[in-house]
Amino acid sequence: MLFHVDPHNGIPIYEQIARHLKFSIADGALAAGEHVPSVREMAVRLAVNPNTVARAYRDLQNEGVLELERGTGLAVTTQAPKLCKAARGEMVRQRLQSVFKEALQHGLTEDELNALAADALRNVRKGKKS
Amino acid sequence: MLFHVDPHNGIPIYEQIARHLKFSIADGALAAGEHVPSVREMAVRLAVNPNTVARAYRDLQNEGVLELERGTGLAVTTQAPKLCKAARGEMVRQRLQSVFKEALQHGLTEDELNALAADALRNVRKGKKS
Amino acid sequence: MLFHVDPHNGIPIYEQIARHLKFSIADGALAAGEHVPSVREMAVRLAVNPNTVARAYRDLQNEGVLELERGTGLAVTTQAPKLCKAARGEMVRQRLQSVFKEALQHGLTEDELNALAADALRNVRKGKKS
Amino acid sequence: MLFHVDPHNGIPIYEQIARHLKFSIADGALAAGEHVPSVREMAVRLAVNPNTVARAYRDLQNEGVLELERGTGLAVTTQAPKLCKAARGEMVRQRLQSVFKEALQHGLTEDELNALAADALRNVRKGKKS
DNA sequence: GTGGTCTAGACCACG
DNA sequence: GTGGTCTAGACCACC
Repeated sequence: MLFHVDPHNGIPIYEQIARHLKFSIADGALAAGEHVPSVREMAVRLAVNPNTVARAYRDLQNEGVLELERGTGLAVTTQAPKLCKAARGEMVRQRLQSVFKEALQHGLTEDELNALAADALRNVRKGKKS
Repeated sequence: MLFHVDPHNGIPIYEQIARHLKFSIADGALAAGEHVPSVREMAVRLAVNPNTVARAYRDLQNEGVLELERGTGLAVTTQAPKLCKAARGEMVRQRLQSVFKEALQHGLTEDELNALAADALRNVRKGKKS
Repeated sequence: MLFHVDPHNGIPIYEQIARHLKFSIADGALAAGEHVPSVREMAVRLAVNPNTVARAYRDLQNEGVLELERGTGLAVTTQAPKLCKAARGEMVRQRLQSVFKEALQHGLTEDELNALAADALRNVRKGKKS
Repeated sequence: MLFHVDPHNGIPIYEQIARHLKFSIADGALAAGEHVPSVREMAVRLAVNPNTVARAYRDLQNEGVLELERGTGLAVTTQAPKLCKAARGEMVRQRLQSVFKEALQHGLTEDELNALAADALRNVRKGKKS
């Protein structure tokens, strides 16, 4: 459950939090019925404002991933694992499609694209800045 | 030179325009010395606010891709083709790295990532929504 | 005395409990002098936090519906039946007024409202979800 | 488009705003394609904090009722009228069902319920407090 | 000008 | 203790 938010990568912090939780649920690190850390605790962990965490949690409630148990906290819903597994692939595929679409529409060949992807992957493995 | 902006893909419209022009220059569709369409004409073509086009052109001037020819309009600089060819790969690689980074940091394997990429590529070829 | 609380209908659980007891006293199911179940027992029955039951009982004491008999538990007061009969209509009327007010203030006609009420009543008779 | 929020009626202000807009769209007072008042203007009109209005507008975006036109404001979507007409009846019916259910489950007869409803309606017409 | 994000902090409802 | 609501105000992105 440990991770960090990057305030400078363009994706809003609350969305980074929501995406991270969805990934965690998708791979079983967070099971149905479990509680997520309290708003206040998560805010301390990530060194962000509690309202920012609350926004992420609220969005996840709207998506049916989390459920309020009044007075005790927020729990992962029973349907969440299914939802998140579906969402995980979708989130990544969607971003990839957007990049591929731009590249191909602007005349790059698939070979060039593959080469770039290989480069990018190598850079990520080496820990380069995104 | 025909293309459309997608107001819903997260990338600011002015940046989509600038990126498109750089791609066009990189593959020679727009040669050094040629003029780009006027702000007004481009705005009409893309059904976009003229200020948005102006913003894209201004950014391109700052990058040395376009230069003002007083009275006649904006022209592609002589150095632009070289700049844009270099930028083209970089623009795509950067977006790819960002996606890969998120995916790998959240526990997807490279195999899963490859599968998703293949999916995404297939979807783009078939013309699916990005 | 059997009933269930609905954690998702907007009314706080402690208030659902208090309302239920008042209804029970109003129609004689619970007579003056009788004891209500202990906080613990009621909490088990309803699968609810004991503090929540305690809160309901406390509110009812403040309203003069229950009184503490030291050592033996909480009993229905002699005045409770009268109080609760009066309150019963009031509780329902108040909620109805709130709904009607919103509807009429937002342009629904009384005819439309009547139709919706008839619909709602039919649904309740058929046991639909509230 | 004029209305007032009541900070003391239990319904959150942002929800009162959202509900009001849905009612307005449902009865055609606000047509598809029209812009809603800006966050700041609405905040002044209702004498509430801009963030509160923004929250209502954001919820309506999530429901597909409003749509962001970047830089120019928020517009009513084309599907909104249909959505809101459906929602209008649903919002009222749902509240009514909840009241009826409670009343009937606790032993009130339909005749008593009808009498209470008539009373409530009379009170609302006379402008009594809800 | 528009909305969006984030921070900060008060207050309340609930258990 | 939990989350929710609301206010206040700074800063940014976009048009």
